[in-house]
Amino acid sequence: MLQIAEIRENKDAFAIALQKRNIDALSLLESAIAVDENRRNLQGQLDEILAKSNKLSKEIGDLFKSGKGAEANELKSQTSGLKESSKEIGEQLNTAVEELQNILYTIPNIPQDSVPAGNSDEDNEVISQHGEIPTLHDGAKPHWELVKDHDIIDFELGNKITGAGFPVYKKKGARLQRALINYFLDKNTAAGYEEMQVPHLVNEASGYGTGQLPDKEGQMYHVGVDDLYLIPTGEVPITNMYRDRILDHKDFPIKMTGYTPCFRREAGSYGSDVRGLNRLHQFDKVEILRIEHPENSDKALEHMVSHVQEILEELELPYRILRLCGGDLGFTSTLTYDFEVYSTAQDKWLEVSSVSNFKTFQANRLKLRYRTGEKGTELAHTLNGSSLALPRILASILENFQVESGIKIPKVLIPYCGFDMID
RNA sequence: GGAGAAGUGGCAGAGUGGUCGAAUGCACUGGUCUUGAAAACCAGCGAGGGUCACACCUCCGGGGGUUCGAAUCCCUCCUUCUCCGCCA
Repeated sequence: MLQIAEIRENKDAFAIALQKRNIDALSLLESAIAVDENRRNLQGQLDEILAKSNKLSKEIGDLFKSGKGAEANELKSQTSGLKESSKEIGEQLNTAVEELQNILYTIPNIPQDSVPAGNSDEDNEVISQHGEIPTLHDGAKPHWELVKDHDIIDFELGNKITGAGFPVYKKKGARLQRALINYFLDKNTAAGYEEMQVPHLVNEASGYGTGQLPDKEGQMYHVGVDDLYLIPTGEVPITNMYRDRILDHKDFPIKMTGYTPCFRREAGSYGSDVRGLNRLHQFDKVEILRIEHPENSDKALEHMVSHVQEILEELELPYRILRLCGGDLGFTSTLTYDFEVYSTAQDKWLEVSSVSNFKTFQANRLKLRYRTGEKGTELAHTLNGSSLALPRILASILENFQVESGIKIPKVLIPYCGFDMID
């Protein structure tokens, strides 16, 4: 959520920057400012009334104490009018506050200067490409056939137990998945991220804190009886650990990592995009997350990018890095780098990681601040990224490492797997 | 799930209707002293709104109510603790 004070000062610049998202936000920004002006006006009126009635109350108390009951009762009669108008204006104020909140909820974060304009993923900017795309033998298969041949992932069984999008990982498939999780966590820990195990269900306040609510509630599974949401990403519980916190500037940087399953309803897509492991309702992900001093967040984002890069290098997967264009940029992000791994058998790039700097957008909702050197507090910056998402990594390992006799295991994973071949 | 108790500033902990945004201690920040540190002493030290700056307003788990006036009384929800039950 943007801060109204910032909007007031940067209205035009914000509107221009938001054009990169293909939205004309000027009128929204202006109405936010107008509502806020009304809000401040009402607040001023209310404060004045409350000040008066506070003063009267004090006088009444003093009069009672000195035994002047009659005079006190006389003053009492004066308070009833104040009470009424404070109630009335208080209600108007609440309405204005709510109205402002609702407007602010609809305004996405301001893209950074480096974010290219664009409408869709086709306008994302390819920054670099790495690794070699392997030449596969004749008869190479997409992963959904490979997993069947080797009986390592069973989609039908998942259908039976739960429904589409909830696969069962079997035998070496399960082991490979666990190996990847452990490998990712070890890499992240070695890079200074502290490992956390967090709840997989969150309450409403947490959903608001990281921005899934109020807009995207349809994308989360909701447990009605207890009013809890299954997490769509580990970002939600991990970031919300710091909701309502005031940090010391010495606390920076805060670096955390965690493995969680992720649950997404993701209705409305079809075709090869959702084939096999490409899109699931439940999948596993290891997340990295940082809370930074505003001065450091740009640098921190670059560090995260090179960290993810290092992992993909070690996995020997061909990948490329994209800078998302305004049209593809997530609602809460100012700048996002996507990592895509090439799936040779599907002949397409698969997104496996997304690394973002949210600046103060989440912190504002979270009330995550730090004490500045002088008096006062400022909002911290939050960042996060996948390091990494499992299913598509798994898919691309299966596809890119397939040979006629089976599927090889990337060297770095062999100690974690305990085998070097799926055959 | 049943019975009881409690939720106050970073922490501990006073405060049961007015002068309380809140004693005191610890922690923290600045200063004096010291070769330096510790100790001691002095001062400062919650957050939000508002203002050029003050003033002023709000916040004592959340929400609502009683009252001229609520941290203090009432209702409700949440959380924690103790005991009992159930249980991986």
